[in-house]
Amino acid sequence: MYERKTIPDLNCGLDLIGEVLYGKWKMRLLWFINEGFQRPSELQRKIPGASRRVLNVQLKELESHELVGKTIYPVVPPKVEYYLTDFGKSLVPLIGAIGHWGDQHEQRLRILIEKNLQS
Amino acid sequence: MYERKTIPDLNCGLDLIGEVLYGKWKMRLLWFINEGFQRPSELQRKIPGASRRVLNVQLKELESHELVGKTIYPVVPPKVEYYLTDFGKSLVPLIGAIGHWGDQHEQRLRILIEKNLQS
DNA sequence: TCAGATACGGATAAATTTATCCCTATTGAA
DNA sequence: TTCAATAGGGATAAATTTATCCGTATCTGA
Repeated sequence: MYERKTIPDLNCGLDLIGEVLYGKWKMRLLWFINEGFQRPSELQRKIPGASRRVLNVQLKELESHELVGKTIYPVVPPKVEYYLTDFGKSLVPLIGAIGHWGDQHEQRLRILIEKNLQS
Repeated sequence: MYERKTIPDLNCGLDLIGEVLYGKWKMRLLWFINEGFQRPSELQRKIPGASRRVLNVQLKELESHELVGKTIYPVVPPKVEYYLTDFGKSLVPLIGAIGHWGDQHEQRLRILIEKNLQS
Protein backbone atom coordinates (compact mmCIF):
# COMPACT_ATOMS: atom_id res chain seq x y z
CA MET A 1 0.00 0.00 0.00
CA TYR A 2 1.14 3.48 -0.88
CA GLU A 3 2.14 5.83 1.92
CA ARG A 4 1.72 9.57 1.58
CA LYS A 5 4.80 11.67 1.89
CA THR A 6 3.09 14.99 2.43
CA ILE A 7 0.34 16.04 4.80
CA PRO A 8 -2.72 17.70 3.31
CA ASP A 9 -3.97 21.15 4.15
CA LEU A 10 -7.36 21.08 5.83
CA ASN A 11 -8.28 24.71 5.98
CA CYS A 12 -11.71 24.92 4.50
CA GLY A 13 -14.69 22.86 3.44
CA LEU A 14 -13.27 22.33 0.00
CA ASP A 15 -10.07 20.87 1.42
CA LEU A 16 -12.03 18.56 3.67
CA ILE A 17 -14.44 17.24 1.10
CA GLY A 18 -11.58 16.89 -1.33
CA GLU A 19 -9.88 14.42 0.96
CA VAL A 20 -12.80 12.04 0.85
CA LEU A 21 -14.20 12.66 -2.62
CA TYR A 22 -11.15 13.40 -4.73
CA GLY A 23 -10.57 10.16 -6.58
CA LYS A 24 -11.46 9.55 -10.16
CA TRP A 25 -14.29 7.10 -9.53
CA LYS A 26 -15.52 7.94 -6.07
CA MET A 27 -18.53 10.02 -7.01
CA ARG A 28 -19.59 7.47 -9.61
CA LEU A 29 -19.29 4.69 -7.07
CA LEU A 30 -21.44 6.54 -4.58
CA TRP A 31 -23.93 7.34 -7.28
CA PHE A 32 -24.29 3.82 -8.59
CA ILE A 33 -24.45 2.29 -5.15
CA ASN A 34 -27.25 4.71 -4.41
CA GLU A 35 -28.98 3.58 -7.59
CA GLY A 36 -28.93 0.03 -6.34
CA PHE A 37 -25.83 -1.44 -7.93
CA GLN A 38 -24.37 -2.73 -4.72
CA ARG A 39 -22.18 -5.66 -5.64
CA PRO A 40 -18.58 -5.13 -6.72
CA SER A 41 -19.09 -7.00 -9.97
CA GLU A 42 -22.12 -4.86 -10.82
CA LEU A 43 -20.16 -1.72 -10.14
CA GLN A 44 -17.36 -2.92 -12.31
CA ARG A 45 -19.78 -3.45 -15.15
CA LYS A 46 -21.25 0.01 -14.65
CA ILE A 47 -17.79 1.59 -14.75
CA PRO A 48 -15.92 -0.30 -17.45
CA GLY A 49 -13.34 2.45 -17.82
CA ALA A 50 -11.88 1.68 -14.41
CA SER A 51 -9.89 -1.38 -13.54
CA ARG A 52 -11.24 -3.79 -10.98
CA ARG A 53 -8.28 -2.95 -8.78
CA VAL A 54 -8.87 0.80 -8.51
CA LEU A 55 -12.51 0.32 -7.74
CA ASN A 56 -11.56 -1.95 -4.86
CA VAL A 57 -9.06 0.59 -3.62
CA GLN A 58 -11.48 3.49 -3.87
CA LEU A 59 -14.32 1.54 -2.30
CA LYS A 60 -12.03 0.79 0.59
CA GLU A 61 -11.26 4.46 1.00
CA LEU A 62 -14.93 5.39 0.88
CA GLU A 63 -15.49 2.77 3.54
CA SER A 64 -12.70 4.08 5.74
CA HIS A 65 -14.24 7.53 5.45
CA GLU A 66 -17.61 6.08 6.50
CA LEU A 67 -19.39 7.08 3.33
CA VAL A 68 -20.19 3.47 2.47
CA GLY A 69 -20.61 0.30 4.46
CA LYS A 70 -20.21 -3.28 3.40
CA THR A 71 -22.06 -6.48 4.05
CA ILE A 72 -20.15 -9.71 3.54
CA TYR A 73 -22.32 -12.78 3.09
CA PRO A 74 -20.52 -15.94 4.19
CA VAL A 75 -21.40 -17.91 1.09
CA VAL A 76 -19.52 -19.44 -1.78
CA PRO A 77 -18.95 -18.04 -4.28
CA PRO A 78 -18.42 -14.88 -2.25
CA LYS A 79 -21.11 -12.22 -2.10
CA VAL A 80 -20.57 -8.69 -0.95
CA GLU A 81 -22.90 -5.72 -0.95
CA TYR A 82 -22.01 -2.10 -0.42
CA TYR A 83 -24.50 0.43 0.83
CA LEU A 84 -24.46 4.14 1.58
CA THR A 85 -24.24 5.20 5.20
CA ASP A 86 -26.36 8.17 6.27
CA PHE A 87 -23.24 10.23 5.90
CA GLY A 88 -22.79 8.97 2.35
CA LYS A 89 -26.45 9.58 1.56
CA SER A 90 -26.05 13.21 2.49
CA LEU A 91 -23.74 13.54 -0.49
CA VAL A 92 -26.19 12.19 -3.03
CA PRO A 93 -27.98 15.46 -3.74
CA LEU A 94 -24.63 17.14 -4.25
CA ILE A 95 -23.42 14.50 -6.68
CA GLY A 96 -26.76 14.74 -8.43
CA ALA A 97 -26.34 18.47 -8.84
CA ILE A 98 -22.82 18.08 -10.15
CA GLY A 99 -23.83 15.47 -12.70
CA HIS A 100 -26.82 17.55 -13.66
CA TRP A 101 -24.63 20.53 -14.47
CA GLY A 102 -22.53 18.27 -16.67
CA ASP A 103 -25.62 16.95 -18.43
CA GLN A 104 -27.07 20.42 -18.93
CA HIS A 105 -23.92 21.59 -20.64
CA GLU A 106 -23.11 18.37 -22.44
CA GLN A 107 -22.77 19.75 -25.96
CA ARG A 108 -20.62 22.66 -25.02
CA LEU A 109 -18.41 20.60 -22.74
CA ARG A 110 -17.90 17.94 -25.36
CA ILE A 111 -16.74 20.52 -27.88
CA LEU A 112 -14.44 22.26 -25.42
CA ILE A 113 -12.89 19.04 -24.21
CA GLU A 114 -12.30 17.67 -27.69
CA LYS A 115 -10.73 20.92 -28.75
CA ASN A 116 -8.29 20.83 -25.87
CA LEU A 117 -7.32 17.22 -26.34
CA GLN A 118 -5.47 18.13 -29.50
CA SER A 119 -3.82 21.57 -29.58
CA MET B 1 3.84 20.45 -21.82
CA TYR B 2 2.54 17.04 -20.94
CA GLU B 3 0.64 15.06 -23.56
CA ARG B 4 -2.06 12.60 -22.58
CA LYS B 5 -1.58 9.04 -23.65
CA THR B 6 -5.13 7.89 -23.09
CA ILE B 7 -8.44 9.34 -24.18
CA PRO B 8 -11.05 9.98 -21.50
CA ASP B 9 -14.50 8.46 -21.39
CA LEU B 10 -17.22 11.06 -21.79
CA ASN B 11 -20.33 9.07 -21.10
CA CYS B 12 -22.20 11.03 -18.51
CA GLY B 13 -22.39 14.39 -16.82
CA LEU B 14 -19.90 13.34 -14.18
CA ASP B 15 -17.33 12.41 -16.82
CA LEU B 16 -17.81 15.73 -18.55
CA ILE B 17 -17.60 17.94 -15.52
CA GLY B 18 -14.67 15.91 -14.29
CA GLU B 19 -12.67 16.86 -17.36
CA VAL B 20 -12.93 20.54 -16.59
CA LEU B 21 -13.06 20.57 -12.80
CA TYR B 22 -10.85 17.69 -11.77
CA GLY B 23 -7.65 19.35 -10.72
CA LYS B 24 -6.58 19.91 -7.18
CA TRP B 25 -6.97 23.67 -7.14
CA LYS B 26 -9.55 24.40 -9.80
CA MET B 27 -12.58 24.81 -7.61
CA ARG B 28 -10.65 27.00 -5.21
CA LEU B 29 -9.45 29.16 -8.06
CA LEU B 30 -12.95 29.64 -9.37
CA TRP B 31 -14.19 30.37 -5.89
CA PHE B 32 -11.58 32.97 -5.06
CA ILE B 33 -11.84 34.65 -8.43
CA ASN B 34 -15.54 34.92 -7.81
CA GLU B 35 -14.80 36.46 -4.42
CA GLY B 36 -12.80 39.15 -6.11
CA PHE B 37 -9.23 37.89 -5.91
CA GLN B 38 -8.53 38.27 -9.56
CA ARG B 39 -4.83 38.77 -9.91
CA PRO B 40 -2.46 35.79 -10.06
CA SER B 41 -0.41 37.04 -7.14
CA GLU B 42 -3.52 37.44 -5.00
CA LEU B 43 -4.62 33.94 -5.85
CA GLN B 44 -1.22 32.60 -4.95
CA ARG B 45 -1.46 34.25 -1.56
CA LYS B 46 -4.94 32.82 -1.03
CA ILE B 47 -3.72 29.31 -1.87
CA PRO B 48 -0.30 29.03 -0.28
CA GLY B 49 -0.36 25.24 -0.44
CA ALA B 50 -0.06 25.26 -4.21
CA SER B 51 3.02 26.21 -6.13
CA ARG B 52 2.88 29.23 -8.38
CA ARG B 53 3.49 26.94 -11.32
CA VAL B 54 0.46 24.69 -10.84
CA LEU B 55 -1.82 27.61 -10.37
CA ASN B 56 -0.67 29.00 -13.69
CA VAL B 57 -1.21 25.64 -15.34
CA GLN B 58 -4.66 25.17 -13.87
CA LEU B 59 -5.71 28.72 -14.63
CA LYS B 60 -4.70 28.11 -18.20
CA GLU B 61 -6.85 24.99 -18.33
CA LEU B 62 -9.80 26.80 -16.83
CA GLU B 63 -9.31 29.43 -19.48
CA SER B 64 -9.14 26.91 -22.30
CA HIS B 65 -12.38 25.42 -21.00
CA GLU B 66 -13.94 28.87 -21.05
CA LEU B 67 -14.70 28.95 -17.35
CA VAL B 68 -12.48 31.95 -16.79
CA GLY B 69 -11.30 34.81 -18.96
CA LYS B 70 -8.27 36.98 -18.61
CA THR B 71 -7.52 40.64 -19.06
CA ILE B 72 -3.94 41.61 -19.71
CA TYR B 73 -3.12 45.22 -18.99
CA PRO B 74 -0.22 46.46 -21.09
CA VAL B 75 1.61 48.02 -18.20
CA VAL B 76 4.85 47.48 -16.43
CA PRO B 77 5.17 45.71 -14.10
CA PRO B 78 2.68 43.37 -15.71
CA LYS B 79 -0.90 43.28 -14.53
CA VAL B 80 -3.36 40.52 -15.25
CA GLU B 81 -6.88 39.97 -14.01
CA TYR B 82 -8.91 36.82 -14.28
CA TYR B 83 -12.67 36.85 -14.23
CA LEU B 84 -15.41 34.25 -14.41
CA THR B 85 -17.23 33.84 -17.67
CA ASP B 86 -20.98 33.28 -17.54
CA PHE B 87 -20.22 29.62 -17.97
CA GLY B 88 -17.86 29.74 -15.02
CA LYS B 89 -20.36 31.67 -12.94
CA SER B 90 -22.90 28.92 -13.41
CA LEU B 91 -20.58 26.69 -11.39
CA VAL B 92 -20.39 28.98 -8.40
CA PRO B 93 -23.53 27.74 -6.64
CA LEU B 94 -22.32 24.20 -7.09
CA ILE B 95 -18.91 24.93 -5.62
CA GLY B 96 -20.65 26.78 -2.83
CA ALA B 97 -22.76 23.74 -2.06
CA ILE B 98 -19.76 21.45 -2.09
CA GLY B 99 -17.77 23.67 0.25
CA HIS B 100 -20.79 24.04 2.47
CA TRP B 101 -21.12 20.29 2.87
CA GLY B 102 -17.48 20.18 3.88
CA ASP B 103 -17.99 22.97 6.40
CA GLN B 104 -21.11 21.40 7.85
CA HIS B 105 -19.30 18.16 8.53
CA GLU B 106 -15.98 19.69 9.46
CA GLN B 107 -15.48 17.96 12.81
CA ARG B 108 -16.37 14.52 11.59
CA LEU B 109 -14.30 14.85 8.43
CA ARG B 110 -11.28 16.05 10.34
CA ILE B 111 -11.40 13.05 12.64
CA LEU B 112 -11.92 10.58 9.81
CA ILE B 113 -9.16 12.03 7.71
CA GLU B 114 -6.66 12.12 10.57
CA LYS B 115 -7.48 8.56 11.47
CA ASN B 116 -6.80 7.39 7.93
CA LEU B 117 -3.57 9.26 7.53
CA GLN B 118 -1.89 6.90 9.95
CA SER B 119 -3.08 3.28 9.92
C1' DT C 1 -11.86 -31.27 -16.39
C1' DC C 2 -11.71 -26.64 -17.75
C1' DA C 3 -13.61 -22.01 -18.27
C1' DG C 4 -16.08 -18.48 -15.91
C1' DA C 5 -18.24 -16.17 -12.04
C1' DT C 6 -17.41 -14.39 -7.38
C1' DA C 7 -14.19 -11.23 -4.34
C1' DC C 8 -9.62 -9.53 -2.69
C1' DG C 9 -5.02 -7.91 -2.60
C1' DG C 10 0.35 -7.85 -3.50
C1' DA C 11 3.92 -6.37 -6.74
C1' DT C 12 5.21 -3.68 -10.23
C1' DA C 13 4.77 -0.61 -14.31
C1' DA C 14 2.79 3.25 -16.52
C1' DA C 15 0.40 7.51 -16.57
C1' DT C 16 -0.61 11.71 -14.61
C1' DT C 17 -0.19 15.47 -11.57
C1' DT C 18 2.31 18.57 -8.76
C1' DA C 19 6.66 20.63 -7.05
C1' DT C 20 11.30 22.73 -7.67
C1' DC C 21 14.45 25.33 -9.90
C1' DC C 22 15.78 28.53 -13.20
C1' DC C 23 15.29 32.23 -16.81
C1' DT C 24 12.97 36.47 -19.11
C1' DA C 25 11.72 41.76 -18.23
C1' DT C 26 10.82 46.29 -15.92
C1' DT C 27 9.87 49.50 -12.27
C1' DG C 28 10.11 51.51 -7.81
C1' DA C 29 11.88 51.61 -3.24
C1' DA C 30 15.62 51.07 0.21
C1' DT D 1 22.82 49.23 -7.03
C1' DT D 2 20.45 45.51 -5.28
C1' DC D 3 16.07 43.44 -3.86
C1' DA D 4 11.11 42.71 -4.16
C1' DA D 5 7.05 42.69 -6.89
C1' DT D 6 4.79 41.62 -11.20
C1' DA D 7 3.54 37.49 -14.75
C1' DG D 8 4.79 33.35 -17.21
C1' DG D 9 6.90 29.23 -18.95
C1' DG D 10 10.65 25.38 -19.88
C1' DA D 11 13.01 21.44 -17.91
C1' DT D 12 13.20 18.11 -14.73
C1' DA D 13 12.25 15.63 -10.35
C1' DA D 14 9.12 13.87 -7.07
C1' DA D 15 4.70 12.41 -5.59
C1' DT D 16 0.54 10.33 -6.48
C1' DT D 17 -2.80 7.75 -8.90
C1' DT D 18 -4.24 4.21 -11.93
C1' DA D 19 -3.39 0.00 -14.75
C1' DT D 20 -1.65 -4.68 -15.51
C1' DC D 21 -0.56 -9.03 -14.14
C1' DC D 22 -0.69 -12.73 -11.08
C1' DG D 23 -2.17 -15.67 -7.13
C1' DT D 24 -5.82 -17.33 -3.50
C1' DA D 25 -10.54 -20.01 -3.12
C1' DT D 26 -14.91 -22.46 -4.38
C1' DC D 27 -18.83 -23.51 -6.98
C1' DT D 28 -21.59 -24.21 -11.40
C1' DG D 29 -22.25 -25.56 -15.98
C1' DA D 30 -20.56 -27.30 -20.57
